[in-house]
Amino acid sequence: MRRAPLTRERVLAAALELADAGGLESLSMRKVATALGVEAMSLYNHVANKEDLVDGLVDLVFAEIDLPVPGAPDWKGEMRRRAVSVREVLNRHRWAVGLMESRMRPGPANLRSHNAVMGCLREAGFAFRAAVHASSLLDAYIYGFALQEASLPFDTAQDHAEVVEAKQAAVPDLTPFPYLVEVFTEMARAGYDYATEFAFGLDLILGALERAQTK
Amino acid sequence: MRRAPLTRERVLAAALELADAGGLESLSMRKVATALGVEAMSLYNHVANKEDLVDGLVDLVFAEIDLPVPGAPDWKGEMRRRAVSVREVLNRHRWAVGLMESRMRPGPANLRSHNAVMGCLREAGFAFRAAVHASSLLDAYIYGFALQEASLPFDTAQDHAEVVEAKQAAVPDLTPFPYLVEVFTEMARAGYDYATEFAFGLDLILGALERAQTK
DNA sequence: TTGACAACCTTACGGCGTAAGCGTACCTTA
DNA sequence: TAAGGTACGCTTACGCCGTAAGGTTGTCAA
Repeated sequence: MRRAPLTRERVLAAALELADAGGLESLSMRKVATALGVEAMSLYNHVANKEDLVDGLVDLVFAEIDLPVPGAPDWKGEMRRRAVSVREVLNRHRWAVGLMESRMRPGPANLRSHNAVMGCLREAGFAFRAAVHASSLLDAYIYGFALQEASLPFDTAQDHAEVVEAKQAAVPDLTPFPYLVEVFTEMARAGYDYATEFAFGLDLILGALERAQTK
Repeated sequence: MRRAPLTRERVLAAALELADAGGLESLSMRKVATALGVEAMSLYNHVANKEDLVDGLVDLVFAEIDLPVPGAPDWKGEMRRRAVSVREVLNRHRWAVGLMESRMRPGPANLRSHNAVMGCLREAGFAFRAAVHASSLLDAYIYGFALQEASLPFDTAQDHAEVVEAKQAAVPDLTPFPYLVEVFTEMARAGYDYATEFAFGLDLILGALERAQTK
């Protein structure tokens, strides 16, 4: 009667679906088991514990990232494409933002990703330390931006104006903060395009890195 | 016999100490209560629930940040000082990194902080949209950098080399990733100075923002 | 003196991760 | 074919968690 035997892959797939739907806090061993028509303790035949399960999830997320190609002629284009991909992936898996760089046991996709980034920069002529600087700076920006995006209330992410208004409504008196008043009114009026905002910062950083390299 | 009456401030102070010591996952209502010589349910006379308590903690963290002064002559200096302060504060309170921008009920220190940043940029001559760009970019970098720092295992943060070696030991075969080999060996050899790394990216961003403004 | 209210308490519920160990179905090897 | 091992799903149980419900006690106003 059991459709398919339980495997690590099936466990991870069910857990990924749960995490995407309700965030990390709604991911429990019991719920994953229920989704698979199985008891919680059965999962432990395929993952060591919850941390191992999360390690597996994070590597699935890494595997979705579009990698830069070391040696490609246009390193800025490669890094931009990869950065945009990371933002997209982390938007699909918001719960993952804080976990990507915290794994003590990096999975294969994780290693492949960091290797490709360093490779692309080194082959583009960056000295070792400069490549470390560049990848650290880029990743900080990308993860920081994704963090801010992921911090919005889960469902209403596309409607920034609503969130702004809700936040404003929770504040008793805004008159001591004139510059914030401007932000609130302007955001509610003209909205806020995350993709454009992300691209602005990304291109500014890539341009500055290029200038710093060829200087 | 009870030394002092329980207050919201005393509850928050005890919770802050617990969170700093053991991270968010070691912060429970029962432990906070025990630390105060009180039962868990007594806390609910002073905080609405755990989320309200965390909201209070985050605002305490915001209050520790050194604010930029709107109208000061050297806006880059102001923003740099504030950025360095944010990094220091988030290093003292690593658990807070992912929570700073996710509060649906921003506290007074939170509002004051964002108001000061926008004010400093607007008074320095940034147009409204440019100021939003700049503060978004800077915060993304700062939080992203803090996130990477906070993601290290809790105690050994000062000894980067150890962490790198432990991570490397958890990987079976590194030969498919030549650029990572370089990173691992070089990091173990020469170490990694987070403060320097942070300053590099920060100055690069501030310089690029200045160029974009006066262009 | 009375009665309201605030602050702290006990008890209890449903959920969590996971340690310990049971039953069974299959595979190997003699 | 029989024996024994192993893999895999199961039940039970423990000590945590947040918090709803409601009891007790001390203080202060009328």
